[in-house]
Amino acid sequence: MRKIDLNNFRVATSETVRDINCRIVLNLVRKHQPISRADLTRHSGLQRSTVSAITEQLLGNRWLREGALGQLPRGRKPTFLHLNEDRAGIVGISLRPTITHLALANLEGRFLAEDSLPTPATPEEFVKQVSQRIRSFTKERPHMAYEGIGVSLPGRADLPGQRFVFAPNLAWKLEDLKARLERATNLPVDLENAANACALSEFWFGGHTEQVRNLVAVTVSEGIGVGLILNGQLVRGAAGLAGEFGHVALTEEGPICSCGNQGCWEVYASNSAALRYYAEAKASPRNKSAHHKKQAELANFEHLLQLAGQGDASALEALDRMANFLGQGLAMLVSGFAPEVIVVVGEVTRMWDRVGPVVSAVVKQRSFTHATTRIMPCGLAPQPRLRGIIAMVLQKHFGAPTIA
Amino acid sequence: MRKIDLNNFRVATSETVRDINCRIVLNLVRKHQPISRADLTRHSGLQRSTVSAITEQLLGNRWLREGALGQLPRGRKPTFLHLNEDRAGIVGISLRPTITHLALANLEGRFLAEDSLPTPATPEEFVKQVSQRIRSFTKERPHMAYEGIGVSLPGRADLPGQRFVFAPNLAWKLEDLKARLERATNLPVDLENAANACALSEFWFGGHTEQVRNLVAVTVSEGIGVGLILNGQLVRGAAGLAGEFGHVALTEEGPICSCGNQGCWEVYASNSAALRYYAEAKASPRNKSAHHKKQAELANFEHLLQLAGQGDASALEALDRMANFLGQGLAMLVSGFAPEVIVVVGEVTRMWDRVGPVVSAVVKQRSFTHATTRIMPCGLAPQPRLRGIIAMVLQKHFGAPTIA
DNA sequence: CGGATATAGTTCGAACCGAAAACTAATTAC
DNA sequence: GTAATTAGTTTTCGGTTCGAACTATATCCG
Repeated sequence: MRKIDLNNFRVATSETVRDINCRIVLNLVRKHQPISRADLTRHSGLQRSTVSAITEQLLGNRWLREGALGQLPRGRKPTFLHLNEDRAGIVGISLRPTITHLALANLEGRFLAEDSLPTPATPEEFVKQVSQRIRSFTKERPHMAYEGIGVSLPGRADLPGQRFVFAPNLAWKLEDLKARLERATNLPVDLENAANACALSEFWFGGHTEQVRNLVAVTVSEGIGVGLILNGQLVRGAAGLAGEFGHVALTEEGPICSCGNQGCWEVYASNSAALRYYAEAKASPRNKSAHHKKQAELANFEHLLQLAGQGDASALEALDRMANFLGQGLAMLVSGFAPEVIVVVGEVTRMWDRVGPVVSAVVKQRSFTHATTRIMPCGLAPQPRLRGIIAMVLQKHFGAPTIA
Repeated sequence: MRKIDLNNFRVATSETVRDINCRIVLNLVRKHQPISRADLTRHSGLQRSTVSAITEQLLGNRWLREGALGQLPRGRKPTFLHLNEDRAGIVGISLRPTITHLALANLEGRFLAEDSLPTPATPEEFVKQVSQRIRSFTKERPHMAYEGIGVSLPGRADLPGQRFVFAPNLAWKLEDLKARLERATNLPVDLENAANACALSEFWFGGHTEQVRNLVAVTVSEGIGVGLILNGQLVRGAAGLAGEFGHVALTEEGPICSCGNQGCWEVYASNSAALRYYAEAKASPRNKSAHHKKQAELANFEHLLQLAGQGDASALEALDRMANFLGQGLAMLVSGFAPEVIVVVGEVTRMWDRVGPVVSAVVKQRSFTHATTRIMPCGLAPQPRLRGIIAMVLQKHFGAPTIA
C-alpha cells in the first residue's frame, strides 16, 4: 500500500482505464506469446469484447502483430498474437572506466547489433564517438523506430534532472551528459547506475517466476555496487543515491577505501581486493623463494581467475578470502531485505563453483533470518549492464502506469 | 516504475477511475482541511462537476462532513469540508514482552481512549483480556463504527496468512493469533512488526513534507529493529522478514547475540548493551573501590538514563559507547538507502541532546554518500507503535489503490 | 436600489470505457 | 447438412470524466 504523493499525482480519466488494461494485455502477451484473444480473456478476466478492442488498438499501434492460426480439437481456430519485437529499437550503452559497450536491442531484449570502444578520455569525445556508432546502427535499419537510449554508469546521476553525475572512477566531469547525448542523437536519453541496471536486467529478463518481487543485484568489479528491487520496483533513495552498501564498513578499522573511509565492504571483497590477497599470499612465509615475490603483482583479475582455474594455490586462497568477505556483505543484505533472490554479477561468477559454496556457507552462518534467499551468479545473459539498461527503457511501456 | 505482477492483478473498470479519484480527494481533504469543493478542484485538477459528484459520494459514505462557510472578499461563500474523524474507530495494540498497550483512535490518528496491561503469560489469556478491554471501548462509544484492529509485534508474522509469528523475546507460541483475536472481537485483525509500525507512524503522522518518500525507522530497546519505507511504501521482503539489520554483524567476532551469531549490531547498540557498558565502566580500573562494583548491575535502562541525566560519569560513558555503535549501524542505513529521514525510536531518544551529536558525528564520518539524510529522534508522538499500527489500518483507505 | 462582477456549486450532454449479451465466423464430428 | 464448439465482433447499457451552460450567493459601486 503506497501513500499518495499529493505533490505529484495524476487524476484518473476514462483513458486511464484503457491505459491500465492495455499494459496488462501487453504484459500477458509478452509472457505467454503466442497467445490468442480468447486466451487473453481467460488470463485477464476482461470481457472478450474488451480484449478485442484493446488488441485492435495495440495492433494499430504496432505493439502487437498477428501470427499463424492455432490448432484446436474443434471450433474456430484462434489467431495468435505476438509482440511486435521490432516495434522499437533501444540503444543501450554501458559506460565503464576503460571500455564502453553499445548494443541495439528489440522489445524482447534481444541484441540486434553490438559494438564497443575504448572509453574516450573526455565527455566531448565520448558523445561524438558514441553518437557516430549509433548513427551507423540506425543507418543499417532505416525502417526501425528508435525508442531511446539508456546509459549504464559507474556512478550515480542526480534524480530529477540527471544533470550531474557522480562517478569517482571516471576521470571526467560528467555534467549534462544526458542533454548532450540527446542533442547529438535526437533521441531521449536516460542514465542509470550499473548495479541498478543489473537488477533490472535480472528482474525483467532473468526468467524468474512471478513470485520474485524483491531482488538484489550485487556487482563485483573494481568496487561493489548494489541494485535494489523491492516491492517489484527499483529503489533509488532520496536523490538516486540508494545502494551504496559497498561502502558500508565491515570492520571498524582496515584498509582505506577510495571513498575516504576505512574497512568498506568493497575494499575487502572487490576484484582489487582479491589481487591484494594474491600478492599477500605470494609474499607469505610459505612462499620463501625470492623470485616468486617478483610475480606477486598480477596485472588484473582475469589473470587471477585463470591461475585459480589452473589450480594455483595462492590464487585459490585469494579467491577464498574474497568469497568469505563477499559472503559477509551478502549476509547483511539477506538479513536486511530477505529478498527472494540475490544475483551476483561480475567476473568472479566464472569461478562460482569454487566461490559459491564459500559464500553460501558464510551467509548461512551470519545472516539472521529464516529467509530462503537464493544467491545465484548472474544468468547466462551477456552484458547484464546493457540488458538492464534496455529493461529500464522498456519499463516505461511494460511497467504499471503511475496512478495517483 | 513497477513491474506488473501477472499472478496477482486486477483489471481496471469504470469504477476504478472513481476509486482512484475518491482517494485523491480524500487525501487532499486530509491534508488541507478545512477545504472547499472549489479548492479541491484547484488542487486536484479535476472538473468542478467531478469534484461535486465525488464529494457527494464521500458525504454519503460519511467519510466527509460539511462544516462552516468560508470567508471570501467577494462571491459566494464556500462550504468547508472536513474529514469525518469519527467515521471509523481503529483499535491499536502494542504487544511487548512485559507490557501491552491498547488505544482507540479516530481517522486522524487521535487517541480517544487508552489502556494497558501487563502482558499475559499465555496467548489464550492475552486474547481474553485484550478482547475484554476492547469491548469496554466499544461499549462506551456505541455509535461509532469499528474499522479493525492492528497489532504491533516484537517479531514478524508470515506474510500471506499471518498464521505464524516469530517473536523470540516472547515466551509464547504465537500460532493463529490473528484468527483467534478476530473470533473473539468480530473485527478484522492485522499484525505488523513494531519497527514497521513505527516507520508507518512517522510516515503518515510525522508531519514530514511530501518530499519524504523514503523513511527508515530504527527502534532501539532490548534489540534493534528497522522498518523500511522506500518509494513511499513499506518494504516487507519475501516473507515479511525484511528489516533485520539489527542482526547484521558489525564485527567478525564479538558478543554472542540471541540470534546465535556474533557481533550483531544490536548486541552493541541496544539498551541491554548500554547496561553492559555501564557495568564495565564501573568495573574499570578507574573505579577502584570494591563497593562500587556491587552497584555495577543496573536494573534497567531507565535507571541508566536517570543516572546519565544526573551527570554520572559511568552512565554517560555507557551512553556514549552505545551512541557510537548506534551511529555505525545508522551509517550503514544511510549508505544503503540514502533516505530523506531516519527516525530513531526508543528510550534513548530522551537523552538525544547527548546521544544525537555522537551519532551524527559517526554517521558523517562513516557513511559514504553525499546524502542529506536527516537523523531525528521520534517526534512528540507518544506510543509510536500504537500510532503506527493505526496508520497501517488507515492505509487501506488512504493509500493508493492497488492497480494492475 | 440595482446592475456589474466575482466566486461557489449544480446540471446536462458528449465522449470514453468495460460488462454483458447477442451475433457472426470458422471448424469438427456425425 | 446439421449440431456442437470455439473464436471473435457488434450492440446496448451503465459508470465515469469533461466541458459548457446554468444557478446561487456575495461584494462593489454608482
